[in-house]
Order: sequence, then structure tokens, then C-alpha cells
Amino acid sequence: MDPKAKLEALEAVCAAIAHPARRQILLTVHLRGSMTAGDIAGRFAHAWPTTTRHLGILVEAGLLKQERAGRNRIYEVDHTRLGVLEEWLGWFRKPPGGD
Amino acid sequence: MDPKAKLEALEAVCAAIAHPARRQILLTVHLRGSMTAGDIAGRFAHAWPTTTRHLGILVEAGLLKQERAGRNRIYEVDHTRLGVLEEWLGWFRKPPGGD
DNA sequence: GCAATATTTAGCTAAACTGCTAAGTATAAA
DNA sequence: TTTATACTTAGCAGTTTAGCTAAATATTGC
Repeated sequence: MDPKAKLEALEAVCAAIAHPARRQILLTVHLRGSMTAGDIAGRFAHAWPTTTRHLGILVEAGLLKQERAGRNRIYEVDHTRLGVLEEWLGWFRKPPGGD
Repeated sequence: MDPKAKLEALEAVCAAIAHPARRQILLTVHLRGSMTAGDIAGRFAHAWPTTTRHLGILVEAGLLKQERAGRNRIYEVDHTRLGVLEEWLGWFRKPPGGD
């Protein structure tokens, strides 16, 4: 992953997890393995279209994968993008003193 | 740290790092060990008051500590709060299958 | 005390975000 | 081929965010 793409990925991931509902969605989907849009919408306080938009933002950030199954849409966590955030956090484990 | 406080801390941290300028400030201050407000403001494209506000948000989130030194104000990274985010990310390393 | 330096606070505007309801699309069932 | 189900898209209103300039508040040095 080239540096520019990585920076864009980090930007999208950080923006995506900035909203509590999206963090909760992400964690819930992870813990259940996979969920349909309806399952997710049903579990949260927001109206369905609001959840749809949150899902869209998570997909756009690469944190969720989606898949059609008949009239259902199944969502799953894509763990690879979380690595970008892990990596960013890693900088703070290194001691200070660089440029 | 009780769960409610931890959740609030996570919220503040995630909101704080959602902005690219704030991520850059945080990393720059970490790498240099400590910086004055002027040093920080001088290194970034924004007007000084804009940077002051970003600094305020980072301090409020507990990610930066500040200290007066004459008419300068010195900022330093407070690493403990990053642990809250690390911990949240840790949930995704555990295999799915909980409730 | 008076001027200069370092930084913040106040207040404004434009843009982005988030929630909603209503309407649309696609698949399945009858 | 109609009707129901699952979900998305469109569009609007309220709130928050982020940038700016101008003015205020230390603190230091003369």
C-alpha cells in the first residue's frame, strides 16, 4: 500500500470511527461474525435510513464488507483496514527523538 | 477507570483524532518530545487561533498535557489516553462469537 | 509603568454531519 | 402480475465543526 493510499485510508478510518453509533455497529458486527442490514438497523435506536448511511460510511472506509443474499444485504467486518489505525498508533510506542 | 468514564474517554479520543491536523499535531509533538504552542502553530498551515483550538480539543481529550513556562505554553503527549483506543482495537483481535 | 512577545478568546461564516420522513428499487412469495 | 419484504436514495432541518480576523490577556524586558 503506497503512502498516499495509506494516508487516505487512515483518514477514512478515523472519520468513520469518530461516531459512537458506527463504533458500536462495527463491534457488534464483529462479535456476531456477520449481520444483515435489518439485524443491524433493528438493534440500534436510529431510523433505518440513518443506519444505512452509517453502514455506507463504514463500507466506504473499508471497515465493512457487504454482500447481497436475496433481498438481504449481509455485512461483515474487514479487519485489514483496522491495521492502518494500529500502525498509526504504533508510532506512539516508539520513543521520541526522530525529526 | 470505570466503564462510563472509559466510554467517554474513548468518545473524546476518537473525536479528537478524527481531524488530520490534530493527528499530525499529536504525532509531531510526540516525535519532538515537547513543543511550545508557537512551534506547533508555526509548523502548520492554519492560522494560530485555529491551531489553538485544535490544541484545546487534544488537551480536552486527554491526549496532550500543557504547562506554562513564562509566556510560552509547552505541550506534551499524554500516552495513557491512547491506551483507551488500543483497548478498543483489542476487541477486534478477539475471535467473533460473543453475544 | 510601557512596549513587545506569546498565546488565547470572541465572534463570524461556510461547510459538513446527523437525524428524520417520504419515496424509490430490487427480490421473493403468492 | 400483484403484493409484501428488505433495503436504499432523496431531500430537508438542526447542530456541530473548522476556518478566518480582530480583540483581549498574560508575561517579559526596558
